[in-house]
Amino acid sequence: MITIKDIAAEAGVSVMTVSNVINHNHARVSPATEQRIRAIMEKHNYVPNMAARSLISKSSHIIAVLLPIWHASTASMLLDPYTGQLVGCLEELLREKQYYVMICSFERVEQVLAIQKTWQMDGMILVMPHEDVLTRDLIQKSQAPLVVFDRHYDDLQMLSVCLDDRKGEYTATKYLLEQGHRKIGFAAPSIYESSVIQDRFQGYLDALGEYGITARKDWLFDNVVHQEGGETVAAALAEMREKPSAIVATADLLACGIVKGCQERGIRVPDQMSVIGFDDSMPARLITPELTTVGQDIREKAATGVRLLLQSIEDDSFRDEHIVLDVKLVERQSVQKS
Amino acid sequence: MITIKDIAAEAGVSVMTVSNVINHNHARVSPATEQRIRAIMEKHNYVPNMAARSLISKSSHIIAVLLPIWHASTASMLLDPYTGQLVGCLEELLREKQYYVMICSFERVEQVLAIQKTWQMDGMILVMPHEDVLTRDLIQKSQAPLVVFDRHYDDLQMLSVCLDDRKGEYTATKYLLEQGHRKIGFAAPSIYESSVIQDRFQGYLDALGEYGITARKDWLFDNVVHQEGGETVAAALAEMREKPSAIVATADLLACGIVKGCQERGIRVPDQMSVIGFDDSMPARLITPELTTVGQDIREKAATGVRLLLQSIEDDSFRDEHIVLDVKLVERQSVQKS
DNA sequence: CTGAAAGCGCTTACAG
DNA sequence: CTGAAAGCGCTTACAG
Repeated sequence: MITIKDIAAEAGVSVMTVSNVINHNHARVSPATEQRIRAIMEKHNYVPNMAARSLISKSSHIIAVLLPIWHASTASMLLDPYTGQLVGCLEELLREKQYYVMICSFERVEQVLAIQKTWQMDGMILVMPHEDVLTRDLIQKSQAPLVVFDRHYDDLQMLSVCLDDRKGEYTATKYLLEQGHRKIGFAAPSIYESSVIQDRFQGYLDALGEYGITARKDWLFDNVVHQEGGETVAAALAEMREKPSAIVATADLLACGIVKGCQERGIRVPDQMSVIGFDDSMPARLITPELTTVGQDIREKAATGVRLLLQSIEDDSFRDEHIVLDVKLVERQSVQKS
Repeated sequence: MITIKDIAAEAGVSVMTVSNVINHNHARVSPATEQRIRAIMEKHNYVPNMAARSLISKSSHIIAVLLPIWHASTASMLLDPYTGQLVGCLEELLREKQYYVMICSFERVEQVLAIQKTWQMDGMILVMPHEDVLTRDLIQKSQAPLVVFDRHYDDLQMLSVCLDDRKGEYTATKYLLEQGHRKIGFAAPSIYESSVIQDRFQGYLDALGEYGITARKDWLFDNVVHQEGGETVAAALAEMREKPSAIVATADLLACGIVKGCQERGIRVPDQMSVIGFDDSMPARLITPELTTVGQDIREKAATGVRLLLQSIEDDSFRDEHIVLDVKLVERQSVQKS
């Protein structure tokens, strides 16, 4: 392997001068020598050894994208189209800024701390955070700048990028109300454990409240995830004597499961059952009828997260910022006037 | 930061002894001292500095997952559910083996060579390879073990994990023939550029040949990708005076686009048009009717790739192996007896 | 079983 | 504008 020493020898300068060229210390080397050295580096396809650089600088230019492992073995990316897209955007944006991205699935906080330390990572990004205790613990113990997506704790100093979940679900529910629906159910994974879901639930209640409607317990579907969860909801709906005319679901895949499950049981969507999703991810456009859903701009979300992270890496005092991104209703065909 | 030196000092041994504990050189250190040193390391949450280690060992334990950037700016992961799932599995399997995974989207071969060298990566995995010239170039120039998914060149020494594409599409087409279909079309992105697609096309022709049928040019849909491509196909079908009764599509998303496009134009699936996909990815189960498709086992595929890569890292002479994984038809509801 | 020393490829003060 | 030297945290022969 060719080193800075070889380049220096060939150029007839000291290694320090080569180092200054690599690090763009233009003030410390004459344009002529810089030219000469660059030419030699290109000729040999020289690239600096990152291990050596980070050993000294105590910074590796590596950013970790942290993926919590939910329950069983499957990495979260497997299940959620949203995650894949977000991670893809993050990688693109970070690479542009000369950072390297490692993806790290993990189960325990200690694993994250160890990996951050062992690589002297410059920063970390937590995607799809789960379980409160674990996430709070990670935020408090992290030794490097950390950006958290889709979760915020007011009592903690942290960097977060969230959606206006309450407004989003308020808008969705209000839209149903405006279409004449009065019997509106709600489907979500763990209503009472995740703050994101709680916010969305609150938005749902807000809208109902405006119309003087109280949520009905038997139209609240808790602990339902993914397409299978949606099909469970549909099965339950099919059994009900008095059904809601519409369901607000907190994720597209969940909503799609409800749509499919209803169709299989002879409940027509949207004629007999309207459904609204959340995210505007690929499944929303795949299903028939196409899903009316609350849309988020994933690219903007990724860019915001990267901006916070880089600013925090540059400025030690920048450790507390909470960005809330707007969402907007995407009208398609899964809602009917009632 | 706490170093090997601090641990050695506290344990009253040399740094070398600590190093031997870290590297599990049990022969070189007495059980008693090992115990004592481990306890001290745990007390301080000591983790070795990977930069220092890889500087000496010339190996970082980093594996690159290479994602070619297709055409425009969007990372491929964004578009394809298959990619996200494969990458998720790879990360899981590699982490179990104590490797770190960096994801690297790239446009030019030089970028890959530079990043491999700069990090002294132990190996690389190429997912979703595109354009022949670029992929061949990368295979020939790579300085580290490289596993390629879904592409093989007989004249090159390379490690690859592919599917039995020809048999897969043969099986799909034969299934249609057995259901009584005789007018069978074929839809794919670039039939004549990708070897994978060529193999699938050949399998399609094989099955037709068995029944003495010649493929009809106007039922071959080339250059169609993703859901939009499928909708284009459906639009073309709607215009045809003599339509095929079934379409073999080389990807689920493409097949789903055809199904949706047909439905929107009043062509009923499967009554009037049968459709078969490829991959058995999430979209296959999302659409109504659920897609009959050629299924692959992504987890097995990932595990095979990881096995080849690790073996190649261990053994310098292991640089040429071509694994072909079996595929099987997954019967659902998008095909009708004709 | 344990240690002292050299060195991996680079950067950082410190001099000139 | 340029250089000689020390050192980042670790491992690897080489001795004992």
